[in-house]
Amino acid sequence: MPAALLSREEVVERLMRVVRRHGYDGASLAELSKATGLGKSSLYHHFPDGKDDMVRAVLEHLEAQMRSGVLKALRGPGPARRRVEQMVKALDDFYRGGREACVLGNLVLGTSRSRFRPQLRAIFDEWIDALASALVDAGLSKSVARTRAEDAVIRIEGALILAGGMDDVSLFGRTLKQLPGELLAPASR
Amino acid sequence: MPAALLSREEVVERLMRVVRRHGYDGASLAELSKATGLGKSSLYHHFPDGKDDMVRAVLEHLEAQMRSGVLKALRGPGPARRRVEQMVKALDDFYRGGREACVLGNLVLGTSRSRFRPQLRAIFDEWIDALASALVDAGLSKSVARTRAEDAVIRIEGALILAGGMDDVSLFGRTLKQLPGELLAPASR
DNA sequence: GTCTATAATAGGATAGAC
DNA sequence: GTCTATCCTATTATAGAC
Repeated sequence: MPAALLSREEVVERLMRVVRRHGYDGASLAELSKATGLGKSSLYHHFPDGKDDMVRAVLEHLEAQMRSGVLKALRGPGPARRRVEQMVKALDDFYRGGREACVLGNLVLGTSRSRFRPQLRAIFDEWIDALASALVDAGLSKSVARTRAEDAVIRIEGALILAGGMDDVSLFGRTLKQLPGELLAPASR
Repeated sequence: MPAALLSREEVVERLMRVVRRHGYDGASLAELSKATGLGKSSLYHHFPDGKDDMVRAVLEHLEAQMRSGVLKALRGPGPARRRVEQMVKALDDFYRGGREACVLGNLVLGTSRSRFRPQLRAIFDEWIDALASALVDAGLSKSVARTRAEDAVIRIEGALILAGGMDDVSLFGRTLKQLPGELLAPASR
């Protein structure tokens, strides 16, 4: 196989697919090699530190994808409700209706958490911040908005776990569907 | 090291600690051996099919623990609110306030889901059923109770993920604290 | 920038003594 | 029921040719 078959972006996208399905510990170089079409040595050429480098690239890629999907939706123009609904749509796409597992969840569990915690935290934080900002625009206080935004991420991550464990993607679909209403309900209690 | 240092239950408990920290793929025989104080051969004596057998035993152990903790609380006497609060207490103990990861979540992710899906599904189902029953006792319809019970498990799993990723156990504590009120709120919408 | 080949190590699993 | 020793394979990683 000759030079530069795939762009770096496409290579990283394929690495991500492996990581989200198998997790850090379950993703072997053999599979990463197969998924990218690159031999092990070629992978080490692009990612000298091996799997750790690859996963760091996956997380950068994920962050970029999030910015052009989920976060772009949240930061866009229009009423907050519409922006939240567009986030939901972006999430439904990214997780293929609950059929795909979460890259972040997979890296939080297993043995990999400590290796990537700064990036994991940054990505979660950026997501929560953007969502909270949209909720503030909808008239909620900063503290309520933050709490609800954290709660939304919690639900999404949890729904992916339960949908995977029960083999029932409707749990994810229902969770997404409920999100806008619950996030934007008038503050009370 | 001479005969029968630990009861089988204690051995399985220690295997569980490794699985919940490292996941299926990250739990090596070397660590399982170290954690139990048993040599690899001794582990194979007790668990002839290796790691798969060990994890099956872990799941049986988890189910038994759940029955004597979370589920016993839910099925106990007294008002539904009190039973839900006792479930919350049991969960806070089991997850050490959010410091410990979830065995189930770890087995849903990585490469292990397909191996243990029947047991995973059974455990989630038993938990959701017990919680839904308590909510029906509180006057909610069966369908609302079921949905809210699923939602509670989703939040708990998600809170453990986010607390792990953000290194902030307060996310778990807050989620637990909110649960009784949200589960038992009067049905509307 | 990719490959083949190879090393070095870790992982899963078994045999057989005690 | 546990151990030591061993085996085999998978896994990570590197060297060096093209």
